[in-house]
Amino acid sequence: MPCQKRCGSQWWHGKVKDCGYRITAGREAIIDTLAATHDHLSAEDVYSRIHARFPNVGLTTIYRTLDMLAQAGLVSRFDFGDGKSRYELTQGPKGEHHHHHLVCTECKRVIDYTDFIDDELELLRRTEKGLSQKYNFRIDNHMIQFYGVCKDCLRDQP
Amino acid sequence: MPCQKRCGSQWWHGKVKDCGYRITAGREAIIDTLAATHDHLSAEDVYSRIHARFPNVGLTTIYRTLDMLAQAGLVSRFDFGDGKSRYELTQGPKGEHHHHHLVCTECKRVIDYTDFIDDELELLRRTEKGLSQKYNFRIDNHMIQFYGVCKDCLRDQP
DNA sequence: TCCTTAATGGAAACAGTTTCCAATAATAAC
DNA sequence: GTTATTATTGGAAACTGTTTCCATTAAGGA
Ligand SMILES: [Mn+2]
Ligand SMILES: [Mn+2]
Ligand SMILES: [Zn+2]
Ligand SMILES: [Zn+2]
Repeated sequence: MPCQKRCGSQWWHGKVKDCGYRITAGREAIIDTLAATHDHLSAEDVYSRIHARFPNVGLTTIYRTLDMLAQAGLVSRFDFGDGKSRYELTQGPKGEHHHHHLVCTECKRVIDYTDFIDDELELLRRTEKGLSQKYNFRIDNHMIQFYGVCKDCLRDQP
Repeated sequence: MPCQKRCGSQWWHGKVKDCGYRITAGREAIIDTLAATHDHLSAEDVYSRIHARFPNVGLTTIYRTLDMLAQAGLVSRFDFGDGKSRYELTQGPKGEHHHHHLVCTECKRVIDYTDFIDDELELLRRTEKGLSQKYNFRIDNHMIQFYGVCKDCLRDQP
């Protein structure tokens, strides 16, 4: 399918082109889908949300593209313990705030939180500096997740 | 196989029994294997390390047991991005220190670190308290990982 | 020792992801 | 605009880590 409709979401074109990648209708659709939600979508999730409007974007392309976007840093990949990779935009079109996750080990629900994020980031910065010096390790990224039982699951089981 | 040889590692028997589980030769072998290393073993890794001495412990049992031990909190499961779950003892026989991880996204090597761990744990405690109150979420556990490029991979590629 | 029932191994099924390749479309060169 | 180059593509099939199934075995309490 020719790339006719560029739904106006061009904020990410630069980054993708800089990495030597081309702009295609499929990539457009995938990024739009991720930008339209705060959910943590699996590849299948993305596929089914796109498929109605773009029946000719295959699941393989979704996997390839998510991989490539993660490589480029535009998308973050997570494992919340339900057997599939889950993805979200690293940074939305409006530069939303970086956040961490609260994962319910019962129902697998995930809560984004930004509370205490300033303290956390401040500590992380210090830690990163120390670690990268001590281990000669270039740190690009970090992940913090808390695991436990969510409000609803707590109620359901004493 | 009858459970004849209890290589002296009984420190974990209590916890397993308390959860209503039985002590078996397979479980013995699996915990011994995890206790004998600081590596982050996959199920296959455990299997191949055990198989020479216990040819009659099947891979299925390894999966089941690791799962059960993770449930019981004796073992921690990690995803370092190489497509398989990796396991380590949450706490060794001598009560070793809790630690976090530095993951190389190039070669997938993992470094355990305990530097700054006190500051980290102190912040985590505060954060956990705040989060559990705000979201009515019982927090059991946390995970911190830093991602980047290790010393060796940095040298290999400008 | 016997009995109940959890635990087991191996084969087969499963599910998420990757590979393969011929066809197509995005960009660069003109 | 046209053409040439080369990345990207969809779909089928392969792959791989993990789970399920079920008949057999053995742990632990009586
Ligand atoms: Mn999130
Ligand atoms: Mn470790
Ligand atoms: Zn829950
Ligand atoms: Zn490395």
